[in-house]
Amino acid sequence: MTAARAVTTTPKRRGAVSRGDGQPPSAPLELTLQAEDYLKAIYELEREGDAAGTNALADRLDIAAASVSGMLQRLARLGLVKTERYHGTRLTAAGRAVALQLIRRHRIIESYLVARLGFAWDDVHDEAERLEHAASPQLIEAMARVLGNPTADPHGAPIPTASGEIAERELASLAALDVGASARVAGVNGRDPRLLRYLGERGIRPGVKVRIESREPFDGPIVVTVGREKQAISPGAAAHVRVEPKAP
Amino acid sequence: MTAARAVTTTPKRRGAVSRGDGQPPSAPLELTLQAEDYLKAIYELEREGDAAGTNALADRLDIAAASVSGMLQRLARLGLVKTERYHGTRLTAAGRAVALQLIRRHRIIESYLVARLGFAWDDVHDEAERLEHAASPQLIEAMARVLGNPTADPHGAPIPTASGEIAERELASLAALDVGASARVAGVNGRDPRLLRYLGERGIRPGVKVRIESREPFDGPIVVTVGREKQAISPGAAAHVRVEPKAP
DNA sequence: CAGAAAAGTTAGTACGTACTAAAATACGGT
DNA sequence: ACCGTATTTTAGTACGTACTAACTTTTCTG
Ligand SMILES: [Mn+2]
Ligand SMILES: [Mn+2]
Ligand SMILES: [Mn+2]
Ligand SMILES: [Mn+2]
Repeated sequence: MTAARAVTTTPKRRGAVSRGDGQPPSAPLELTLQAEDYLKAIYELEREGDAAGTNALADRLDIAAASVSGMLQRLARLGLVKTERYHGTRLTAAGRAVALQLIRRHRIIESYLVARLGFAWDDVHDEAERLEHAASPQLIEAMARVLGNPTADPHGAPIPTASGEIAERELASLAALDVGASARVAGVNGRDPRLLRYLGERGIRPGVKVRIESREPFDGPIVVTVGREKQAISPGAAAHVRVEPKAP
Repeated sequence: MTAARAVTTTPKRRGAVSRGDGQPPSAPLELTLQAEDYLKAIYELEREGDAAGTNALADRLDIAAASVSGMLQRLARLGLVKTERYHGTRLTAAGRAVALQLIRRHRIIESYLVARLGFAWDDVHDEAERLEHAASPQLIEAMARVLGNPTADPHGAPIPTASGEIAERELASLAALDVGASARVAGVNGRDPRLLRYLGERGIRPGVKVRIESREPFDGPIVVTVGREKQAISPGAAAHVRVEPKAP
């Protein structure tokens, strides 16, 4: 017999970092950094489509598809995910709760770094990507309190509440607006710092008012008025800018 | 052949969390959270004695001695540690540098949590123990800047500089002071939150002036004047209080 | 609808980290 | 010098995570 160990008692979940939650009540549910990131990625892919595909996940996480398959089975075993063999993966309610808490941590951290520690908005994502796994609920709530419980991160993405509610809005893309239309920038999609910096330098940030002046054919530039300046940006870049259409 | 992989090219250091340092220059040296904690523990044990013993390490890290043996071999292979078989382990210069940077991160984080996020001094250690592995140099320096580059953490321990210098002072213990002697509290050793809270509630904190009023025999209580109140504390607790003896 | 391409899974391996059990070494005291 | 205890190391195992290669299933496409 291999010692009465891996029977019922959870053996301390190797590799998982205890964040001081995981109270006795019901399930401790200590997840590794990797598992958490998978769940977040599945959440995002589910939002921008249907069930999350293995390859799409592999792509986003920069991990081989075979490895993703394996992890998905582990997550399924933990009841965090439901995979329809060969047809994609969805979060269970439990998995979604974990993902939303992680997203809350991520976005509050990003907000705090920008508001209190002088970080640029294009420079916070990677830092948050690591800290989100280490920060205790106590720390997160302290940051949120200091910031006055913000509801959106520096990129305009909504911050889930501590109880896991999120105000996801369906927004148009700047690239899809008609010529002549006005809109308010709600946020910028995309985690690429270069894109964020580029847009930021041109004044395209959450809250700013924009107006489409013209659009060139053959995927040509879109000319937008931002503040009192005109900017010509590519449809590719514009596609990442989410806007809230506005009356005249 | 098993594919030309684990030959010379470091294969991305599995399990290590990239903190955005690890520049191309010379060695990337991406360490896991565990390796970092071992190095820190070795540093501390070396300070309070000679070479760090395997059992002492196992004890401090709450890990089986056999596992420690294994990790020490890995750290030795990485050139961070030098083990004299059966006779303890010391840090190499490289290992000490890693340890000091980690300690810097830890102590700046603790300082920041207390100064800016309303944490109690007995409540920051565990948080820092995790964040120290995730925080980038950029974040650490931003925190330090905001605090005005503190030189000691909330427990009075010195903070190494960014270049790895530390001002370790040999201090007396409160338990060792003579009756009638006055001293300034320099810091409190010990990571046990209960001890910290206990001492804090009695006004025993870094910077405070104390005077030994009496000491009972048979390991009896030590009576100390703190501010205008007298406190009777056990020699065990007093042993953790480091003091700087003072003229009259 | 057949065949090819795309998407996904399995098999086999590696590595970091941890554990227990057992063996080796060191050391203090007689 | 010898013995028993304490310390340390080795051996063998487990598990999470990742990889490549090979296979299977699904989905397009002509
Ligand atoms: Mn982000
Ligand atoms: Mn992450
Ligand atoms: Mn500490
Ligand atoms: Mn640590």
